[in-house]
Formats: sequence, C-alpha cells, structure tokens
Amino acid sequence: MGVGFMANSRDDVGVRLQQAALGLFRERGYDQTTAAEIAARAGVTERTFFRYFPDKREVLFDGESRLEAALAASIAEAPDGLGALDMLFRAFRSVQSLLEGNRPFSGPRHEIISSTPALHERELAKIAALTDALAEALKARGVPDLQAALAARAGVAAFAHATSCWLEDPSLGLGDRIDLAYRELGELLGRG
Amino acid sequence: MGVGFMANSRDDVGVRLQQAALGLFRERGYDQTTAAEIAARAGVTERTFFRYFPDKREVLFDGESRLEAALAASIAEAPDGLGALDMLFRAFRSVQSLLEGNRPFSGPRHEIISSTPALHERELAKIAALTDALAEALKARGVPDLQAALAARAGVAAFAHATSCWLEDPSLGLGDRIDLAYRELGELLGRG
DNA sequence: GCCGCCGATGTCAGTGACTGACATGCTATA
DNA sequence: TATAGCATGTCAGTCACTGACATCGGCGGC
Repeated sequence: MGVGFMANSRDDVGVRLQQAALGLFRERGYDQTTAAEIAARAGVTERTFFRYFPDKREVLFDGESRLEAALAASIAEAPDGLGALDMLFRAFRSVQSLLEGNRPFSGPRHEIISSTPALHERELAKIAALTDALAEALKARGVPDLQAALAARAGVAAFAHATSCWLEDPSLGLGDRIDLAYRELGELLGRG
Repeated sequence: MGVGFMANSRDDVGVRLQQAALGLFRERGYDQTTAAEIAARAGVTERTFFRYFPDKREVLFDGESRLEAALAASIAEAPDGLGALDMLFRAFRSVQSLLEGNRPFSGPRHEIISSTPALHERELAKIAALTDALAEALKARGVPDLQAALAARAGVAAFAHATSCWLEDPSLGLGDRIDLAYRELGELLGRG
C-alpha cells in the first residue's frame, strides 16, 4: 500500500483530518466549522471525511477505545480478592501515565469539548460506554451483576471527577487527583 | 389569550407535539420519523415544531426541569448536620412518588430513549446538568466545592442506577431501588 | 510487460434537521 | 372599528450526512 504522495504529508488521512479539525475548532469554534472545511484542510473531500468518521463530532474521540481496552485489561488481570471499587481504582491508576502522556493534546481538546454542548454530549456518551464496559469486566471477575453496574457507575463518576479536576487545575498530578477522589469517596459514606 | 379553536383540540400545541412525537417514535422509530411528520400529526407546521423545541430530541425531555427543581428544593430545606450523600438521598426519596406517578409515560419513553443512541446521548446530558445543579445545591448548604461535585456525581450515579433498574424490572418499587442503591453504595466501600 | 481486480477517493444528487426573514391572520384592547 | 401584538405559516437557504456510481492507481496473475 504505497502512499502515492498525498499533498503535503505521509500521515494517514484519518490523522490529518483529526489535526485539521482540532485546529479549525480552536480557530473558529466547532459550530462555525463545516465538515467540508476540515476535509479541505486535510486535502480530501467532504465525502472522505465521513468515510473516516461517522459524524462530525466523532473526529475528536479516538483514544476512547484504547482507554477502555487498557482499563478492562487491568481489571481482567487484577489480583483476586479485591473489592469491586479497588479493582476499578487499580485500573484507573494503571492508565495514569497513558493519560498524562497526551495531556498536550487533551488539554485543548477538553477546552473545546467543554465549551461546545454537542461535543459535551458525545463525551458523556463515551463515558457511559466506558461505564458499561467496566461493569462487564467486573462481572467477568465474579462481581454480582447489580453490584458491578453500581460500582462501575460510582467508580467512573469518581474517575471522571478526578480527570476533570486534573485538566482544569494543573497544580496536582492525575495520580494525586485519583487518590484524592478515592479517599473523598470513602469519607462520603464514613460521615453520613 | 383565548384559544381560538385549534384544529382538533384545546390542548397546548407543545403538549400535542409531545404526544404526536411519542406516538410516531413508537410506531416507526425515532430515525424514521421526521420533524415535519410530528408537526403534521399535531396539526402545525414543521417551523412551529422548532419554535416549541430547539431540536427534535428535546421533545422527549421536559419533566427534567421540574425534577431538578424538586431535588434542589429538597436539598435546600434539608435539616442541618446531614452529610452530603444523605442530603442527596433524602432528596431522591422525596421525588419518588413524583416519578412513580408518571411511570405510564416514562415507561415507553425510556424504551425509545434506550434504543436510540441520539436520544440516549441527550438523556446523559440531562443527567449531567442535574448533577451540576445538585452540586450547586450542596455548595449552598456549605459542602466544600470539590466534595460537593464528587458527592453529586456519585449520588446521581446511584440514583440513575436505581431508576434504571426500576424501569426495567418492575418487581421492586422505586423507593426500594433507591434504598438498595444507598445500601450497596455503602457496602462498596465497607469491603474493599 | 499487460490485464483485470480492488480499495481509496472523487463526484453527484438527495434527504432531513434546523434557521432567519418576512407575510398573515386572529385576539385583545382602546 | 382600528390597531398593536403574538402565534403561526411560508419560503429560501445552510449544513450534516448518505447512497450510487465513476475514476484512478497499485498489485497479483498470467
């Protein structure tokens, strides 16, 4: 599969589309950017854009499947005898460096997403999908169905809280934010 | 502001649109229903549909603001000295009857929503908005910011879990589901 | 080295969600 | 009865997305 000299880059078309999209969204905002413009900047046609991404929003969501896989794998190989929440947080901590690695990308991305309702919705959907996947992973480790579903919901909620805090206030590392969330989650019920 | 004899009903146009939409969605599915068809069944124009609802999805989401208000009010008037999670669950239980009241409506609604990705996304957005509102309500009661945000996320996650279970398995009432979720949330941290 | 296959892309036409601008008709009130 | 005002209709336009078909370039078989 030779590359045949695409206009200006040997990058994969998909990657070029993502970069073009991120750039345009930052320059003009999501709503003011058309799919045709993104495609043009990437040197392809609008139709090609939609062959790579099922819709305009999806161009900003790609690492999600990798993250999901990593978390599920961590739960699958967790030591026996751990509680559901501990399996989850073990998994969250295991992807810490993965997330910290592409902070320079997820920073601007987060900015655009949180200021664009349509993108925010899509992110929530991704988080929900992640929740379901982790619930399944917990069930596979023998956690009863309902408990797995609830633990996944609560755990992912805490994880989302931690990453959100981390992205908006860089004074603490992601690892610290995760630990903090875990601890505060515990205190939440200790008090009552 | 007399009602001037709309085609076939003295119902408010908005209500007629909602009923028409729910009916058509159940008959043909969400994607196979156009906004123009909904409007036609309600006896108005497509343009009028979009004057009542900002987009096609929104026609199924209306009680949300009432629910949010009721929950926030419950937190605002909770007795002092309660922990954040207890304030939340007190609020959840306070809207139990409100929700059980329109189960005949929310049943079919839930069916369509959970089988339509676009609608599911919108529901998640509503839940997120609810989460933010409850976090604010907790802050107003003196809960520290970060803790309020985390408690709201975890609490709403448990509440969503409870209502979801309740809608899909009628063998338990909503109140029981809420109590169950509260108890299991406690066990989640007791174990680990 | 030529040929035919195939995958990636371009092209075109169409549907449907949404929007802004303007026209119209009915209600209420002077 | 005149008229201001609001709800609705009408019209034209943009843009996300899709299916069908054309094209082009590399690659394996011969």
